[in-house]
Amino acid sequence: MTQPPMNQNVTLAEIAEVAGVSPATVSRVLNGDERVAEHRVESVNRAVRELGYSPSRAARSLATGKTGLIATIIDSNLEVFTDPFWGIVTTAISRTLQKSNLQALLMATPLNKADNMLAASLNSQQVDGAIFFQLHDDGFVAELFKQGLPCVVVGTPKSSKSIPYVDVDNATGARMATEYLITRGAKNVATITGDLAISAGRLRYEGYEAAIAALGQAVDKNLVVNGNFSHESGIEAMEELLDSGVPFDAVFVANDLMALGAMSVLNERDIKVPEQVAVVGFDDMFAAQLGRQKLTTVRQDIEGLGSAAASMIAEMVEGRRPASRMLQTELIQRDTA
Amino acid sequence: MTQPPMNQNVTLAEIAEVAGVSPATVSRVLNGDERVAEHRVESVNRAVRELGYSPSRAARSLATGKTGLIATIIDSNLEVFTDPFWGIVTTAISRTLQKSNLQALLMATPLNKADNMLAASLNSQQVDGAIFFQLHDDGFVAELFKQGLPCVVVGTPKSSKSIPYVDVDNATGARMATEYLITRGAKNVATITGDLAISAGRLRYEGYEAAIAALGQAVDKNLVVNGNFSHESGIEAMEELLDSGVPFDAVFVANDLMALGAMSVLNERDIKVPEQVAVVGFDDMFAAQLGRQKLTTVRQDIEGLGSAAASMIAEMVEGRRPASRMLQTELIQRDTA
DNA sequence: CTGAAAGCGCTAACAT
DNA sequence: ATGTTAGCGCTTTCAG
Repeated sequence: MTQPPMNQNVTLAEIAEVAGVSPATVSRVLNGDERVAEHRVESVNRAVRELGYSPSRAARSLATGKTGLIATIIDSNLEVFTDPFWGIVTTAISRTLQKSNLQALLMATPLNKADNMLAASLNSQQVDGAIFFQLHDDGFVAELFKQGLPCVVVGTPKSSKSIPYVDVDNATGARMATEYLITRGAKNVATITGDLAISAGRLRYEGYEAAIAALGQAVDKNLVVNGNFSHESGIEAMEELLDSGVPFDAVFVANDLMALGAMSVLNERDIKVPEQVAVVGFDDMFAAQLGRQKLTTVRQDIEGLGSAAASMIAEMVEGRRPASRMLQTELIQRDTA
Repeated sequence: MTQPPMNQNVTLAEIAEVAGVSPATVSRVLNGDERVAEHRVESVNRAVRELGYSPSRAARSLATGKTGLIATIIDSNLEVFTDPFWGIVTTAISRTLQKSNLQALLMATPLNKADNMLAASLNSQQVDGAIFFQLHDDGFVAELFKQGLPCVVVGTPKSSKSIPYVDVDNATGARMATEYLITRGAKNVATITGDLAISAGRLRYEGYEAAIAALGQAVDKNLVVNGNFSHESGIEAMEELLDSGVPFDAVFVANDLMALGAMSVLNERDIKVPEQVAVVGFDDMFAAQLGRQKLTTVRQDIEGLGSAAASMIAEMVEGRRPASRMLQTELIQRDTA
């Protein structure tokens, strides 16, 4: 069971010599060219194995013009860091990319249109494509995309929807959650929204709205209070809701973090969950499962987000133009509704 | 404020022509060679700007033998995914690497010695160095390191301490936590350990032990119960501790996840925290700040872990051999102790 | 089906 | 201080 030598400096030419064929033939075998005589294929493969050869990425890139590298860009202004989201997505990207013989190049950098450093790195000499995380401003991406660089954005782009993107279906998830609350018997479903300036926030609110509309009702504005996705804002929103005196027996909260905050005030005021107020969150973040009462919530397929982005970019590298994708969400029933 | 054209195909040769100098001179200017006449430096720079030139990584690699790429390898068997840890570290790595003109190549893959795929990618043709996350088995890394590949491990390696590594100072952190509990007045400090087969688990226990020893006492084995870092095991351990009947007025728990579990049983049994039992955790994970009672805990500098790893590998790429580093921890006083 | 030869864009001696 | 000249290791016409 000895490892192959993994020699640092075996070249294709040496393989050719050992196998008794020309470099061109070795190259053909390596790239799976069909029309090479069986016995030569074998002797080349044997030489490759014995010498522990692995092709030089640089030389190949120089010859083909392809790098095999996909930039995975995270705008480091984002506060994703408190969330395992980013780790899961990038890991999934890396794993999926491997299937297409591509590798993920990680770039954490503040992203703005004027950033020439990044623009230079993204020059097609350097990478075959780029995956962006949901951005404040997608003008920069739009520009690169227009210049012909394969791009995919994870999340829903603000403006330029022409760039292929993947996102979870926020609207449908929110609607399902709200409808679940209703079928469970809730008469007055309140909602704590996220930041409505962010697409996830807006779409989740729209889903709530759609569920109410399906009942033939209009949304009672007293039942909706705005948060900003932070734990703190969940606390404040619930206090506001409670203090306003509007009766409600359920609440759809736009993310788990706020839901957890809301729950803590419900607990403090001795309001029974879910008996008096049922609550469902969104995200299925890890902490949702931690408390004494586990949160009922809408799970998003975070890993799916990464692998979708990766396979889309792989398609683009091959010249195809994949459609944007929406990933389904799933309602996870636990203790709070 | 127009952007430079960012032409995909400007070559060094074209720059040379436009600037009226030889390719070698352009190369010198690009690489900051001192002995080039001032006016030529200027004209080269102007041409670079005007044509929107950026050098081809592939060609440069081929010529120099350096790739400018650092593999960042995560053993995907790890369950880091529930934790923002990984995202923070990799982000920090990427950012720090940039300062040395290196880039992070992300590789999420099950890691085992027999994995030739990975070995091939890690061949020095492909990357200039590699950063590994705490591993189950570091034999594989040891092998690569011996073959001359610059390697750094994040975490404390099991066996081969000769490989440079960065870790938080688990022992000192645990000791500080325990001593804090003691100075706060605790007479009987219990501990819930992590998985002792993992260095973090072992070292945190040793820190606890050291604090007790400093008191001139021996550890009372009835006060130590083993967990495995999971939330569930924290619950079980606390139940075991309580049911055993040993008196204790404080507990140092080896990570926040278990601490949260332990707290939930304390709450259930109406034991007042911190009055009857004070608790301190370790990690300062996000959820530590969420509950009704925020957890007192030992914070580790996760970002520091990443940037240390990155700067160490950068040093190694330049031929130096940096010493392993231990990062200090910080006690965060909150509600539970 | 296979080989020879010409680059891909850059750097690094070696001259000058 | 600057230009000339070979390559780096691979792919890819083009012949045969």
